[in-house]
Amino acid sequence: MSSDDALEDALVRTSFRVAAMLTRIGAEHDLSLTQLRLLGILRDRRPRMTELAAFLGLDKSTLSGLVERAERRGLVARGRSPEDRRVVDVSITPKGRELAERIQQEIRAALAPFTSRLSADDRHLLTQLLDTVAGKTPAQHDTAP
Amino acid sequence: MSSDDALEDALVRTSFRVAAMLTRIGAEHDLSLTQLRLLGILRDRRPRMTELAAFLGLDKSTLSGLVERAERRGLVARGRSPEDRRVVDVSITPKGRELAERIQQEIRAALAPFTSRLSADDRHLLTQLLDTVAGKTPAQHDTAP
DNA sequence: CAGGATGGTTGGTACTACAAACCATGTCAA
DNA sequence: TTGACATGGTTTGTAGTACCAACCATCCTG
Repeated sequence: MSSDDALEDALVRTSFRVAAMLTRIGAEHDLSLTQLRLLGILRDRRPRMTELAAFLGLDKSTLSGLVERAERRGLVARGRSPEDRRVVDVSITPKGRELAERIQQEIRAALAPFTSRLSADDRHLLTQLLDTVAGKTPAQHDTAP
Repeated sequence: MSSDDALEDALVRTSFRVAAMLTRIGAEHDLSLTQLRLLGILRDRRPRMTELAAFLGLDKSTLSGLVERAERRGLVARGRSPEDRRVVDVSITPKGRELAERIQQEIRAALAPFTSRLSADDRHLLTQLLDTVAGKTPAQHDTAP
């Protein structure tokens, strides 16, 4: 009720829109949304399977298959830790990194037509607001009255 | 590159976040994200299978199964048009509508902790900005097309 | 060392999604 | 009017996603 829900609805609509875009771009490279995220995460991390599952919010058993398929395509590599021989850490290969970077560019390019509807100031503002909502910005040094 | 990409990245991050939330809430009612959307669409429409497929961006063959499972749970109903007997139109049942509305409330409630990090003014502003990006609002200060 | 905890994989099930093949119905043109 | 084509959905087959429960292997503690 009330216009308070408008923001929630706008967030949901936006999310579906962006997700559809990501799904399409992923599909053009034979990647599911999850595999897209997998590569994105591995771009600046080298986690073990369990950490990866936590990042993605998936069961560890799901990860086995996910990583297995990505590995088969030469996008990621599995390595066993010498310290703890139970641990499997996952890293991105050069080929995987290249693909991830290309896709990131495509995503930005695909979103640009939409974001460019805003002025530079508004783009900056929107970024800040989204970061605040996400809790990225601790508290937003806002113009609080 | 540069900080211009920050907005694209923020949109993507936000989308994943919201999608994760929707997936969780759906799972609590044994609904996939797609089924959630299905119910959402049917809340104010009564489309035929092909239209539904277009709305969801899915192949029509996917819809058969999707609707079939939802129908088996009593959430939607299929009806054949008397004019064109090839056409199958899909409608939401009272039970389905009730569930859809409950879930919508849950979604709003789940997002509230995040959106409430903003002031009322900022919430309003963010809504406007998102609507503009989505092309819902023609331009910041709308007028004739 | 025994027992338990931790890290991953395997096996089983259900769902999602697509493409191709397939009926049934509708439409149009000769 | 009828044959050819178009349209609307379903079926079938395959691959991937995702979960749970059961399972090995390795580590850690008492």
